[in-house]
Amino acid sequence: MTSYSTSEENYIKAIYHLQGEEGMVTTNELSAELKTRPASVTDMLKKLKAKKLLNYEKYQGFRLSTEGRKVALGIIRRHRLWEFFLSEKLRFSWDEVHDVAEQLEHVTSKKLIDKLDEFLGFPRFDPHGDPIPDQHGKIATHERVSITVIPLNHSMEVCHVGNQAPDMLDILKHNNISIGTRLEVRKKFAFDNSLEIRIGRQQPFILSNEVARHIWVKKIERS
Amino acid sequence: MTSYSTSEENYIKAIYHLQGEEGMVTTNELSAELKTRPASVTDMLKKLKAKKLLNYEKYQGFRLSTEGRKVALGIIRRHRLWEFFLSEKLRFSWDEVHDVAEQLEHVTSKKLIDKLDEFLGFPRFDPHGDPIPDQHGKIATHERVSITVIPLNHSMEVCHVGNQAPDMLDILKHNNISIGTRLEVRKKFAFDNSLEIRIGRQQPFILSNEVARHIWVKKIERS
DNA sequence: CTTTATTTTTAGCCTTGTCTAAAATATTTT
DNA sequence: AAAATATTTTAGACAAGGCTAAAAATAAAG
Ligand SMILES: [Mn+2]
Ligand SMILES: [Mn+2]
Ligand SMILES: [Mn+2]
Ligand SMILES: [Mn+2]
Repeated sequence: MTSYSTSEENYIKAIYHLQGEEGMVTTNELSAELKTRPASVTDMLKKLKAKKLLNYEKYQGFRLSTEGRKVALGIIRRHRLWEFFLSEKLRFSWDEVHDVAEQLEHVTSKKLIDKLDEFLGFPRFDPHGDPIPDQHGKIATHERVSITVIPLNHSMEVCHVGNQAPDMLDILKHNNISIGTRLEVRKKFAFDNSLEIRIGRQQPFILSNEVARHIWVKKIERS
Repeated sequence: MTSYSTSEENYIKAIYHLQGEEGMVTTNELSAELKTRPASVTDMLKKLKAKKLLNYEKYQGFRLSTEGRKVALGIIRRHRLWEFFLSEKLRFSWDEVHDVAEQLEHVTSKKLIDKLDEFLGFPRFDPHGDPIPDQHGKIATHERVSITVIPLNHSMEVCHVGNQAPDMLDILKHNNISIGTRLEVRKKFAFDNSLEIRIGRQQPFILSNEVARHIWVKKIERS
């Protein structure tokens, strides 16, 4: 397959993150994101357009083409798999993984990435809770997930409780959990799949898997 | 610390491998090794000299300085740790690891490499049997000899292959030879210095001197 | 509907790392 | 020792990816 320079990849990834569902990205926005002068951005836009990765008309803004989006998802897949590896296997803390992953994401070997994915057990979310695209660029769009499957030490917001039996609500009340509560999973005990949970700076506590699997959370929307 | 470009690192590593214990490396040798024209090599030699990594005088050949050697060992450490990771954790076969490691070796993060080393259990040899320098650049040496010089009918363990060209690997694969294989030399043919080799109870086979001299073995460690 | 301000593009320059062709130096042969 | 050959360096060019300053296009004010 065709491959792209580190610089091209960084532009593609940044454009992907800036363009939402619709609407155009502007030269200045991208310039700010990449900390590169607007004139340099314009140069690269022309190159990416020539390579058919970008829909771009002078002065009119731009968005990735279908092909460009595909390339972006490949880069994001690599980035997030490496972040997961660093966090889960090398015990990096979740705020240290990003910078190293910025470098590792540019190592291109399909085999490397697919074997890494397998080695890691096909994780669906990176240490920040962002979804990891699969081999085909599919991303888990689950708005909410059970706390039994979220990564460790990442604060998330309770948005759903899948069982409203009185005994269940009793436990939730006792532990100060309600919709909107922000909590993180500190440890998973493989023996009985129980979880150690912490809310803010409070004393951590244990939830059995029976309870935990009914508690669903979503990413905290940051501004 | 100071860091170097991918290109600089590739030059430094190549020079390290070309310069033995003593004697000068020539521009043409390095040019051949890197598949780069001699004129380009001369340019880089000047840059490395300016950065005090190289002892170099026009027309007189060159060797790495003490600092240059230190940098080289760091690159080799990264390369071989990644090769070990690919082989041991991702189940790459030992002839697939090199090309990917060529890319990974240029990712610079001391923490990444030291954590990786720890995760892998501080391995001392890569999948080709080459020693992995430790944090301080120390390399373990095991006593090894080429199979062209070992006594007949003494089983020994393959611990190093001195040539990783694809054609070489093809022959090794065909004959089921890899690092760790135990074999013995049954006969030496004086006419062309070819050897008759036997692995365990398998059918013996012949290796030309061309091939055999790149295969190194050590005593079998028993415990 | 002009004038002004902002955004974007063009034009020209710089650095890194590569190349080819030609000149300089070193080595080998006669 | 001179000539022929091989090696190495210099000179000049180019592509990628960045920059500044100026021009062109668009958007916002008056
Ligand atoms: Mn990240
Ligand atoms: Mn990046
Ligand atoms: Mn290697
Ligand atoms: Mn390399």
